[in-house]
Amino acid sequence: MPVSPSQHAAPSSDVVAPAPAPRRSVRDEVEQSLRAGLLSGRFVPGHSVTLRGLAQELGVSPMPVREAVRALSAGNALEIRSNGRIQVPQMTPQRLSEILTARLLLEPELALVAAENLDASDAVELRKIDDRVDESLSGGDAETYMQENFAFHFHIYRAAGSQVLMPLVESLWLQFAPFMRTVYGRVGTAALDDHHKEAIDAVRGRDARGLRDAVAADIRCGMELLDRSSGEGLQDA
Amino acid sequence: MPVSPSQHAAPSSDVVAPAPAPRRSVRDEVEQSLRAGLLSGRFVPGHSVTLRGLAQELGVSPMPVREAVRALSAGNALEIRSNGRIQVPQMTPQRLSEILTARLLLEPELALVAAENLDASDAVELRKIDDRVDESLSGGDAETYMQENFAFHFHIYRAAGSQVLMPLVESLWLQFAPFMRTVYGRVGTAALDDHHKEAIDAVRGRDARGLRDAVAADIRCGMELLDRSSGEGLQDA
DNA sequence: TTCGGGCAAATGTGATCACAAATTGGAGGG
DNA sequence: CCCTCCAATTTGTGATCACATTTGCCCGAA
Repeated sequence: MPVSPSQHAAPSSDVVAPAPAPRRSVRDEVEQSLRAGLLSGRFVPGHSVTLRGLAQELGVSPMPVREAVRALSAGNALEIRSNGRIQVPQMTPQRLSEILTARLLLEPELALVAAENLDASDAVELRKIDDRVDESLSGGDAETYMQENFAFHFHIYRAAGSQVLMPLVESLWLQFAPFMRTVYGRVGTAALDDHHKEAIDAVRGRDARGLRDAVAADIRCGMELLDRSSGEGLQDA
Repeated sequence: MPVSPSQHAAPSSDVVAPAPAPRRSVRDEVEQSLRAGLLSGRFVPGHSVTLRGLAQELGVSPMPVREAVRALSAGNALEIRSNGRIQVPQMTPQRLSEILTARLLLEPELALVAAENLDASDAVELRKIDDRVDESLSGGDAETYMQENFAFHFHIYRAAGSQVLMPLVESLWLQFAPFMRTVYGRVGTAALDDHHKEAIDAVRGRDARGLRDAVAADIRCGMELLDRSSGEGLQDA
């Protein structure tokens, strides 16, 4: 709660810190917070959020939240209805199908490029992430699972060094993640059969094609899971 | 210049109109204006814009401009540098290559889907648009050319009815359009050899594969043009 | 109990203000 | 003639206010 009527929010930590931060604006922090919330599934499709609500929750003024929400909604990660209200977009069978089509077009290709820049040390890192994925899978912790699964895929994709494809793929993840979370809530995380092991092997063996196919298989697997439980979690209303 | 210290901007037209408008906010108008400026090439890569400058130019307060700029920058259509300044992103050979790769992955597929929903009347409409394309091509009017070329492609893509792929493709166009404009300024618009005629024929004959291939060829053609003049217009600084 | 009607609270939107950081411009010294 | 430094201006950022619209809720009539 800001007390001073003027001034720049003046958080307590930023003043004493040696400022190693390259200059984080409040807006960026809010946006990252929202992205994380979307990607981990804390935001349910159809759930409506408010500017002032988010602002109070994050301890900032509505202003940075406005810009962050605007940025997210530009990528269809949030929806601004005709009456102006903000909500996490509902999922429809058609939209889900389109998202998975787009993922299948972009992500395997991105993995193919990334393979050139991945080495054994990345395989080790991926292995560690995948361990946490499996742990949260067996533990039924859907939220952690989604975070680690995201970390796994994007550790690969990031290696491609693409400043164009990467944001597109991120946009897709932001769109389907909230729905994904509700699906896991219904069918449980045990039904998951990702192809992470094959991907790790491909990275270790520097097999670009293999990595691409593993990613494609992983996406197709998620597609089947969603198809199987299609119609249940869709259109919550 | 708004005179009243309060109130909602109060445009002159909206009050007397029978309100057929579904509720256009000032921010959306600003965003559309910026999109149009980007797509038609009025914004040069590297050119820096200011919030207050755009606001004054459009006759609104800096506020709606802020949100519009934020939305565009979320899709890499505008760049917000570390010092906060806003500018049209520079083009690099790598970035250009990535954009064209992404276009080649998405647009032909989008056209393939769209073909199902396109009929003879669309072929007529596309023909009319393509006439204007040719006209502006021979006339050397690069700005009109870019607008009409955009209209041509997106008349096709829109028919796919995809709410997911479409924004991704739009994002790509917003990214390369400003650079494209500078290329045409150098090599002239005469060097263009689009494959619009083949696309129109494919639409008329309801040949989905043919339409997909025509779109792919069109993109590849632009790729070659850009490759040929590569290194000249890049990194203007 | 159910269905309207109307009032109060909440919400997005646009404008304006204050401030810090950065840019710019020119004056002064080498 | 060129470089350096300082001040004035510009610019993005965050906060706050005012307003129109909408949502939510309670009360009263059928």
